[in-house]
Amino acid sequence: MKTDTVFKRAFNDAIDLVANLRDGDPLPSENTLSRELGVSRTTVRKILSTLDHRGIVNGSGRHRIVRSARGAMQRFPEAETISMATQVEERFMEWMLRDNARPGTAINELELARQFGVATTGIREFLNRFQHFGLIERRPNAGWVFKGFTASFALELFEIREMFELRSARAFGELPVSSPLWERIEALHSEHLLLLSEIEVRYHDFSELDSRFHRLINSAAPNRFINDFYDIITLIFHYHYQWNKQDERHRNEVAIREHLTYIEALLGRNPSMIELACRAHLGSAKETLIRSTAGHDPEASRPGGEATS
Amino acid sequence: MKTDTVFKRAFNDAIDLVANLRDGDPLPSENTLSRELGVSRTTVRKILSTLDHRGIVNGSGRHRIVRSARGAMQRFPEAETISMATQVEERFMEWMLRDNARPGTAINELELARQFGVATTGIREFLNRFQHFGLIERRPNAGWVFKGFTASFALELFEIREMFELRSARAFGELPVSSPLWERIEALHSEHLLLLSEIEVRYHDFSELDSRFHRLINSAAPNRFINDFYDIITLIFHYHYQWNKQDERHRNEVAIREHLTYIEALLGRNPSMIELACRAHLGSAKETLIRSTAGHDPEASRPGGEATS
DNA sequence: AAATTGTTTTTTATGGATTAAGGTCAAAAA
DNA sequence: TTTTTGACCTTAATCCATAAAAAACAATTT
Repeated sequence: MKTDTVFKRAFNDAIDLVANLRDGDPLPSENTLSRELGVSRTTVRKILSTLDHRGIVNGSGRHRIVRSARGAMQRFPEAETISMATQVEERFMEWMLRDNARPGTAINELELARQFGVATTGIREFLNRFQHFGLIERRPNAGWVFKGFTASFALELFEIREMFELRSARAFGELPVSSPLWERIEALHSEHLLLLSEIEVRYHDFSELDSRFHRLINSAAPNRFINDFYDIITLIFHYHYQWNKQDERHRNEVAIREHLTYIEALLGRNPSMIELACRAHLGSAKETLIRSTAGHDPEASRPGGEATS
Repeated sequence: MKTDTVFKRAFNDAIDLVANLRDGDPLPSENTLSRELGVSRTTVRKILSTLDHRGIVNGSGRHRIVRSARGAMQRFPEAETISMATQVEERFMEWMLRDNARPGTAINELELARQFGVATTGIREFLNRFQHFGLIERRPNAGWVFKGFTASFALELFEIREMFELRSARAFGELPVSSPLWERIEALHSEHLLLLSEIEVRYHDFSELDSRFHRLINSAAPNRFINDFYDIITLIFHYHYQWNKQDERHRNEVAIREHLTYIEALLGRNPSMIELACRAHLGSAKETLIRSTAGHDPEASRPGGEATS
């Protein structure tokens, strides 16, 4: 059966929305709610009916108002708002990056399904989509193999990333002055400065800023394959840094400074400066990732294979 | 239920194998057959048992021989040897490239499933894998949209292809003389010459040669993401040219000559020659693809948008 | 007329069952 | 001892069913 995570998430959002209304206020129309909550009217109606049952709103049809004696406004637990597909993704990434999944490990659909508490269909669907991230391989009629989150994965990933980013950065530098992207990158520049000034407390926010920055650069000359590739990077970094917190503050501070140099190079429209700043930034991002694969990668842990700093 | 296409294909292969034996000859061992037919021993045993029932082999266990009065040796029809997944792929590509599927068309899992005579699961699985080919887009909870086999698809595809191929070609040119790839490319050179001399009758064989050639180049500096991307190209070209035969002989002849120049540049280890030949070849391949998208792409068919030759 | 709600129809997300194919282990033969 | 076969166990490919969510259509209300 389909899960009702869409409803539950939207219901929680609706609770927040109602919380901002005063007693007796009329509710927005179903269409408006549909738009604001990002779900279909069908789901909105289910939410309204639930709000009614729970004594949060009164009336029906066009005459729905926030009840004066509102009920408890109990939200659904976060866990119930996560779709099966997302859960599978999270659990799989955890298994892969956090547990020490060794290169060559066979991936068993049935076992994962049991372990994750979902049907095999869900696992298959995930694996099929995940296949092109370069970390697993299908053996027809015989399951999947985990290729390993290894140094060579990081190297190959960054080789492509560098090619793509250099190309986009160059294109960015050649944008006409009239392009709206210039404003947007200046705004990002300020955001970087702001974050840097509050780095001690807000260093977690860098990850999201990083993603926005690189996507902005890519948008200078859109290419669906590059965007698609950037999804891989985003996913890997998202999960990877979620579980790899050592030195996070320092790492992010360095990256912010690199971004600033990079942004300034872009604003200066100087091709060779752009290339330099871009390479420098990607180079250190690569270093970080490679270092972190060491724990996973038997090859990389030979003596002398890893720098200490 | 799982289809038995693996068995049927392997059975047909086994028939060919037995056809080469004389009456009374002993059959190879199960393990040998398993290796030669590319299936598990379980499937081999099913084949042997079927051969037995059909009166093609005699005896059991270790004492199986080809029967002197062999039965009819009837093969399974080709169609029954194609797995569901492959069928879905073929039918979908046909729908997309041959029928005039318009950009923006909604893709309906249920309808495709009915149309192709498979369960929706099969469609979903295909769409999930196919997603990263850049031709369809998922709308969560609301199906898929066909983005169109358009000129911009071709342009974006070739932008990446060029980046990747130039990089691999450069790497190829820098390979040490001791590399075994030099022999292989010389062999390919001869194959090209041979095909060119028989072009009138064998021009269909170019497609496969083309794929092998470009994969060889990529293998100079392997990168999983590049290989993965090349799968897209292979698939697109495979199906595209399967249904777009106009001018095929001439097109292929031109491409072979371009390949020859390209190969000679590689053999000459001259970076600028390599780059030149590579660009020239990809440029004309791009032209061909773009021209052929015109029929699909409403944008591209404006007057003046298309050259006549 | 345009927006809103009520009703019905489609379609996707997910679980579950079934059979083909793969894999394992030990007995038998070479 | 290594192959080969026999018997059995697991797993992947595939179909099907059902509830949630979306979409389409009709009936109201402003």
